[in-house]
Amino acid sequence: MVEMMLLGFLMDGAKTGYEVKKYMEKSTHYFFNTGFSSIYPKYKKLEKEGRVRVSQEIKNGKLNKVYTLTPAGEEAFQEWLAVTPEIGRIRDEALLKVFFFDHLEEKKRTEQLAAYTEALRAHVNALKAIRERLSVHRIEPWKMTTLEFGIRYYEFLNQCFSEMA
Amino acid sequence: MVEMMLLGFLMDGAKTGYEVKKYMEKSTHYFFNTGFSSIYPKYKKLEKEGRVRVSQEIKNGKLNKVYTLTPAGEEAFQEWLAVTPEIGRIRDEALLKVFFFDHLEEKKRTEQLAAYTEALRAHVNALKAIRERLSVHRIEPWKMTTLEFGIRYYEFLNQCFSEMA
DNA sequence: ATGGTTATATATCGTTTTGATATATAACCA
DNA sequence: TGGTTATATATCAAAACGATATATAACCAT
Repeated sequence: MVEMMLLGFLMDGAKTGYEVKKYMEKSTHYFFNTGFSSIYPKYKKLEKEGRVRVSQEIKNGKLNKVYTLTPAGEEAFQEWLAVTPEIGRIRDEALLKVFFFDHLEEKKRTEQLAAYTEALRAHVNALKAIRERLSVHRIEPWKMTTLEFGIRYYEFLNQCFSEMA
Repeated sequence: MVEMMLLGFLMDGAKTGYEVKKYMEKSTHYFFNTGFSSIYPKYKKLEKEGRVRVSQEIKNGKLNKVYTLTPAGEEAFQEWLAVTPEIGRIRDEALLKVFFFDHLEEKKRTEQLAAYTEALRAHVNALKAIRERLSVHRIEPWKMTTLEFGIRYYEFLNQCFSEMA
């Protein structure tokens, strides 16, 4: 899945691994993220499979590796994109702790829920700040949709965990 | 984190690896799950660390490995449980596809969203059926809370993705 | 101008997690 | 008696993640 994401990031032009990471950091990082330890080996693998072309180019003042999508790569990406996704597992540590809350004394439970919901509130505000910054630039509509979703999502978590207290 | 879950499952009594898996399957599987490939090696590791005691006992008619929580193991679990969790990443493939939806033709987008929300609807119904079954037995309150959360969560997803169409 | 910090860039290592698969016995049913 | 399902343990390879090393360029302050 990380592979498909890495192909997708090349859809609007060739990039260095570092640029991909930077782009990820300010767009998908709150719902999907990957480190350099995946990026470079994955692009190497994708090159071997003919889905990406690597060229040494002078970009940003230095001679760097620039990754370009090949027609085969674009096809693979489009194919993945068109398939209806499976329903994913929630996989949230906070919820796992709630599952075991019968083993935690009430005072600590209340404290933890208070601290957690407060962190969620701050997180929502951070995402809203990003939205304000982006609303100035014209951003691709569906990319904005994921940001809106992120805000609603963490607001939803905040509400649910608040109600548990 | 899987480790702490495996300790937690022993809090209400000793179990075989298989029993832990079965328990997980009908309680946490929709928000947290692990395979045998994690369970057995992890318990082996936890035994080496003195957090779990392994004994060969006749359970369910056969001589099986039964895992028991040691005082050190319970302490480690309690310590983990008391720490306020970090906010987790959403990490949802469906949302990643939405992020790239500008590259997918409208017809396919609409079809995909329809198919996905329909799957979510079915998923919610499955969870509601589990809730009905469980409401007969008296289940620990916080375990029920996670199930209620699951239902609300997938209903929320359904609503969000429906509105995208 | 030289020293320190930040940004750019690539790479590797070890650990964790996941998915698939192999194996064997006991229990149940036809 | 044979076939299927449930119980049970184990291993392997692949995927993903976290931490960390390294080096140059750019920027800023003294």
